[in-house]
Amino acid sequence: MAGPLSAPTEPGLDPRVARSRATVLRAAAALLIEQGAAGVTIEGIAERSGVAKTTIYRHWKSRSQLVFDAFESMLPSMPAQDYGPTLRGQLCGILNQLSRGLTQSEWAPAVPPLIDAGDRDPELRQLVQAFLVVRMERCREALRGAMARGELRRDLDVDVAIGVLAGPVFYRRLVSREPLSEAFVAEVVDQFLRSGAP
Amino acid sequence: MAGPLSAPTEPGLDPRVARSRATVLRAAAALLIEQGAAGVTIEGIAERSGVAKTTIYRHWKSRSQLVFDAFESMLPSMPAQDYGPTLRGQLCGILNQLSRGLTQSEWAPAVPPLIDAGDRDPELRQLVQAFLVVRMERCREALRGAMARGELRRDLDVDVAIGVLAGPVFYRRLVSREPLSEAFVAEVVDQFLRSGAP
Amino acid sequence: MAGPLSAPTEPGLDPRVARSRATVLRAAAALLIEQGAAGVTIEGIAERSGVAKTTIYRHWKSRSQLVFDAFESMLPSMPAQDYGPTLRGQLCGILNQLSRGLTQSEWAPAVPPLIDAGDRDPELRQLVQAFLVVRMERCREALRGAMARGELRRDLDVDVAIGVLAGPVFYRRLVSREPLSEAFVAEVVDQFLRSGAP
Amino acid sequence: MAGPLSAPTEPGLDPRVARSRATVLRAAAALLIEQGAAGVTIEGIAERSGVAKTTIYRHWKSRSQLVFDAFESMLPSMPAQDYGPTLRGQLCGILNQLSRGLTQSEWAPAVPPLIDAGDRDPELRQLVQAFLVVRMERCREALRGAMARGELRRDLDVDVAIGVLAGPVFYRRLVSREPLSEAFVAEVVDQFLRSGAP
DNA sequence: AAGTAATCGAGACGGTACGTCCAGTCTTACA
DNA sequence: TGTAAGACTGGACGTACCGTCTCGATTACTT
Repeated sequence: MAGPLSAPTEPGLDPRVARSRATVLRAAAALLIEQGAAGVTIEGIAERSGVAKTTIYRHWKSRSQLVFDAFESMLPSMPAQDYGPTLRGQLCGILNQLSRGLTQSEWAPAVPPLIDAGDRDPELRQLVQAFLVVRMERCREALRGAMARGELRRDLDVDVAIGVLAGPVFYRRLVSREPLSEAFVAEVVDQFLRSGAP
Repeated sequence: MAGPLSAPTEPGLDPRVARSRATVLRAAAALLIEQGAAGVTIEGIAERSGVAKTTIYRHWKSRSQLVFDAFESMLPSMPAQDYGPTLRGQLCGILNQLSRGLTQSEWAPAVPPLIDAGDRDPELRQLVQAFLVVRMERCREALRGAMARGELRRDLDVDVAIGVLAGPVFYRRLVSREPLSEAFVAEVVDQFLRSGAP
Repeated sequence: MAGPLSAPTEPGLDPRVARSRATVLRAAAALLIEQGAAGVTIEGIAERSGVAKTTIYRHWKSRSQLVFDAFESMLPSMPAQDYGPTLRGQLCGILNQLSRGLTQSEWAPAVPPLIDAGDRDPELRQLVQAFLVVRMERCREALRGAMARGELRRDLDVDVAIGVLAGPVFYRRLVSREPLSEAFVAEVVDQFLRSGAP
Repeated sequence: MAGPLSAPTEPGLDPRVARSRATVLRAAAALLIEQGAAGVTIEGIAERSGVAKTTIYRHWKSRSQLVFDAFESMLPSMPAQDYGPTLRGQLCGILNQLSRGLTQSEWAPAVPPLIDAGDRDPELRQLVQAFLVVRMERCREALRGAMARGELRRDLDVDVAIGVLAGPVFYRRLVSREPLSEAFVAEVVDQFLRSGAP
C-alpha cells in the first residue's frame, strides 16, 4: 500500500501487478468522476477495467483504500506554484487553490466519502491525515516565514492558525455549503492577519 | 430551535402513524448510536422495531430522510443555556457546546455520514442546512448584539464570521482530527475578537 | 354469492351493496380482458373501480371467488341457438361454440386460472362444475334425444360420451395447444357417431 | 424420453453449478409435493436448500422455468413397460398410466398450475408441449403400428386420435372432476377402436 | 324527520415474496 | 504461481399485493 505517488514504477514489482493496479485505479478514477463516489463499486470497477474482483481484493483491503488511492492518483502533480513574497498573497493563493480543489476539481466528489470513511477506518484516517500534512506544509512554511520576519506574533500556534485558515473553507464546502468565492477567502485571510499582527 | 420532539402529538394525526413514526425513530436512533450510520438499515430498523418495512417506506421516502430524522430526534432539547453577558463568554459557550456535541455526544458518529450523504442527496443537503441555520441562530444573535453594542465592527459579515468561528471546530473534528480542547476554542474566539474589534 | 345472472337486481338488497358488487365485477372483468387473469389483483380492482379493498373483501371471500364471478358476469346470455334437427349438426354446433368460447371469447383467458384454482378450492370447484353442467345440458339433451330416436346405442353412457366429445376440445385448448378448427370438431363428432351407432 | 436426470454429470460443467442445480431442484420438488405449485417460492427454495437466491436466479430466468424443471425432475424414469401385443391393451395401458399419473402421482398437484402458467408464459408453454410430445410418442407408435397392420383405418389423423384418446382423461381430471376409473379408460378406448375400424 | 345502523372510502398496518445489486469469499482453469 | 473468470453465500434494497384492522363520512332503513 505504498503511496503510488512516490514512484510510478517500483523496482522489484511484478509487472503484472503494476499493470493491474494501474488499470484498476484508472477505472476507479473514471467512475469517481462520472458517477461520484457512490458509483465506485468493486463490481463496477472489475467490469469496467476487465480486472477480476479477486485481483482487486488482493491489492486493496477495503473500498475506502481503493477510493483513496484513486483519489490520490488523480491529484495534479503540484507544480509548486509561486504565490509571491507577501504573506497575504501566499495564504490567499494556498486557500484559493484548496477551495478550488474542494469544489471544482475532479477529485472533489471523493472528499466527503473519504472524510466519512476516515471516521471509522483508522488506517485510512492516517493516510488522509498524512496527505493533509503534506498539503498544508506550504501553509505552515509561509506562516513560519512570516513569524520569522516579524510579520506575525511570535507566540502564534501554527496548528491553530492552520485550523483558523483552512477551517472556514472546509466548513463552507462540507457543512454550510455556501459559495466559496475568492472574496470569502480574502476576508478569512484578512481577519487572520489582523488578529495575528504582532 | 423548536425541535421535532417539542410537539410529540400533532393534532390531526392518525395516532397509529404517530406511534409508528416514534417507534421507528427510536429504533433508528439506537442503531445509529450502536453501529454508526452505515448500520441504519431499513431492514434492521424493521426487525428491531417490529414495524413493517412497508410502513417505514410509507413514511420516509428515502433512507437519508429517515437517518436525518433519527439524528434530529436524538438531539437534546437545547435548554437555552445562559452563557453570560460578554460576547467572548457567549461565543466560547456556543463553540464548546458545538465541539462537545461533535465529539462526545451520542449523535457524534452520525455527523460524517450525514455530511457525506448530503453531498449526493440534495434533499438531505437542504435538511442539514436548515438544521444548521437554526442551530447557529444563537451565534448570529450574539454577533448582532455585539455589533449593536459597538463591540464589533459594524461592517462585519455575519455569515463569514460564523464560518470563521465554527469552521475551525469542524476542521479539527472532520479533517485534521486534532483534539478539540476548550483552549483551542478560546484561542479561536480570541483571534476572532482581536480581528473584529472596531 | 347467488348467481348474478339470475336477477340483476335482487329485491331485498341494499342498493349500495348492489352498486359496489356491480362496479367491482365490471372492473375485474375489464382487468381480466386487458391483462389476463394474472392482472386481476384486489389492489388493482380497488384502484380502478374506486371501491375500497375493505368493501371487496366484505363481498368476496377469496380472489378465486371474485374471478369466477367476474368470469360468469361476462358470459353472453346464451341465446339458445338452434343447431338444426340432426344429431351431427347439434353436436358440431355445441362443440364449435365451446371451442370458440375457449379460445376467442373475452373470458377465454379466465379458464386456465379457474381450473387451477378449482383444484384447491373446493367451493370454487363446485361452482365451476355446476357451471359446466348447465353448459353441457344441451349436449346431454341432444344425446338423449338421439338415443330415444334410435340414432345412438341405447346402452351409451352419456357422461362418458360428453367426456369423449368435449375432452378433445379442452385437450387442445389446455394441453397440446394445437389449433382448434371446425374440421377438428367435425372429425371428433364423426368418430363419436361412428362408434356410437346402434 | 431422455429425462434430464439421465445424465447427472454433463461433461464440461462446473461441478459447483451441477451441485447447486441439483440441490435447488430437490428442494423445489419437495416444496411442490408438500405445498403445491403455489408453495414453490424462490425465497422458500433458497431457505430450504441453503442455496442463495442469487444463485437460483443465475440458473433460472423465471419461476416457471424452475417449477417446470422441478416437475420434470420428479417424473419417474419410465421403465418402458410392456403393454402386450394388442392395440387395445397398449392404449389402455398408456391411458391408465396417464390417468394414474394425473391423479395419484406425487406430481399430480403440479399439473393444473403448470397448465395455468403455460397460458401466459410462452416459454413454459413450449416446454410443456415438448414434454407432452415425448410422453405421447409411445401412443403415436402404437397407433402407427396398428395402422400398418391394418387394424386401423389408413386415413386416420394421428394427432386427432391422440386428442380423442387423451382428451377425455384430461377432461375428467381438470374439468368435470369425475372419477378416472379403468372402466372409463376402457370405454374410451373401445369407442375409439369401434370408430377407427377400417 | 330524526335516529340508528349498515355500508362505505380511505388507508395504515404486519407480512411474504419479488427480482436486483453489491459485498466479500472461494473454486476452477488458464498462462 | 498468479491471474482472469465467475460461482458462491449473504444482506439489503425498494416494490407489489396480501388480508386485517381502525377510522370517520355517507347513505339507507326504521321508528
